[in-house]
Amino acid sequence: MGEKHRIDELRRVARERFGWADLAAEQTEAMDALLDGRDVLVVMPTGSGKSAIYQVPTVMLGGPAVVVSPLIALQRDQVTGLRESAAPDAVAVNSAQPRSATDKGWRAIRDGDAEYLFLSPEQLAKDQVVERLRDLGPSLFVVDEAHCVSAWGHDFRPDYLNLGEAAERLGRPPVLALTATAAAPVRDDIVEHLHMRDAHVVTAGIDRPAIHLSVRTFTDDAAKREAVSRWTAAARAPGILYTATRKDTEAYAERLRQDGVDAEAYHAGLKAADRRRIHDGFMAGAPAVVVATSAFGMGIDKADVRFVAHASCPESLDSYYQEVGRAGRDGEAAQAVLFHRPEDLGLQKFIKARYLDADALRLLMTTLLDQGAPQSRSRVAELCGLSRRKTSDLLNLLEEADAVVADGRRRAVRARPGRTADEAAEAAVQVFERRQRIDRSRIEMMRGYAETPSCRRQFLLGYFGEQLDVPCGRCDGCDREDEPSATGGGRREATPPAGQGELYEPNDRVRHAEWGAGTVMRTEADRLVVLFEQVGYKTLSLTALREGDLLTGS
DNA sequence: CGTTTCTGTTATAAAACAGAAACGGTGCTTTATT
Repeated sequence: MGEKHRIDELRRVARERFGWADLAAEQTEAMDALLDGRDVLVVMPTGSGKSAIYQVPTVMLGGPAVVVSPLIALQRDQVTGLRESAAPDAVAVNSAQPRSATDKGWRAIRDGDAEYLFLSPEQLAKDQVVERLRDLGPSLFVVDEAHCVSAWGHDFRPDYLNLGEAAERLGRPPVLALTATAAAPVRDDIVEHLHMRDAHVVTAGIDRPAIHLSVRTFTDDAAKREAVSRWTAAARAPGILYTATRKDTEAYAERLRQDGVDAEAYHAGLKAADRRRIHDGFMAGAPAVVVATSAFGMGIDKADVRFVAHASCPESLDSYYQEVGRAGRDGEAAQAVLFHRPEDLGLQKFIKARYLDADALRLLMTTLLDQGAPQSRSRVAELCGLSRRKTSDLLNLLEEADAVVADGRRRAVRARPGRTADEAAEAAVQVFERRQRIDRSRIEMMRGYAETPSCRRQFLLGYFGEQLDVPCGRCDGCDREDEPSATGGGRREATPPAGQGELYEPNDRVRHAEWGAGTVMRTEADRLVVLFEQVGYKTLSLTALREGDLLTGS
């Protein structure tokens, strides 16, 4: 089939089965690559039709698509959406539905009555599930909200790191990863842990020009709280106020209600029924304001959210932009305000700081070396007397350190020979410490955004690898520049003035004497931000940079 | 890392202070008990 033919065919299926009048160039590009059998990573804003990218090709490939989705609520929405359309049906496999519904789902997929099967990464950790899928011969392996691989896989939901292995065990169809935002290290994590081969990357511009960005800085906690409450009470609803703790969601919601705002607190500690009530209510228009932890958001596709405010910094710009992106999806003006107090970052540092049990790591490695033959993960846990959870976390580290490999069709692991247990454990400690350094540097980038005196959008997009050549004119940094009296000068130069900054450009590969290899993320007149592979983000002052410290082209 | 809450001390006792301790986010799944 010629390329033109194939794209016409994609358009026809999109029109006739899904009712979509047309497909965007990015969509057909990604679909075309999938039909060529390639792995594809798609980074596109929510609402730009990411789901279509697997839904349409599945019809043409004829086999079922396995879709990994992080939340059961999300799976439910997708299944309902597909059932209500003329498109092929979908089913979900999870623990929240009766056994009979799951059995019925498997049958529907087997008999060809449904073409999409939604499940969580935890389901794919079960041999039985993987074997059933393998027998069905899936045509695509899709990971929705793929940034979760990076955001959650390393600690919170370790099964995210084993999805690449799962894809191989069920026959290794083309792998498609979908996400709205992914900075360079997040993309690398996705490609690595999904075992993507020569991934074709498709990106649509991630800028959301209708959202005005601003930051208000405080030194006093009480003053900040007062300002957050007042601003939120006066802001045009509907909107979301994000806080760092559950307790704060309650405190702010209470205060806002006293001020006559229809506000509700939302966090993962609420009963499921309350969560659903608030979630559905917000979608329908009441409450007008939800005060929430990061638990609120995924699956909220509400077009008219007018503001997203943050009562303190989240742990990374990745999370921040993910949350901000829930505003203004209708393209109308919206506000993103961050209430910043440097001390707040301490909480994020605490949350990200984790303890590593090096003794357990050595014990695990010694055991695996003694065994020789591959062992299932649960057997390893038993032999070492460690919890399955801890074992799984440590094995993931050892795998990343190339000390342990997954072996065969069952979920077994074995030690890679050639290194002592101590050496292997030390390598895993290095992997852990590298990740800690990168996590801390991500927090520092969040600080960098909050404290930048210039265009916020340039900073933000630069972080995600998109260069904005001129200041955006829709952030507080640019607003200040528009008031000549404020700084006594005119508008800032659109591009850095001639100088050392010109020596480096975004995406240049560089090498630093102390920090090793890295990539230039962003350049300014007197400094540049480099993402180093081993130590994360660093801001380098060009004047302080001694000759020979940083070499281009490593 | 920073804030809040608890505990102990203090030449009467009550209030006030110092220092210690606790706490802080995200979801899946499985299994035992009402």
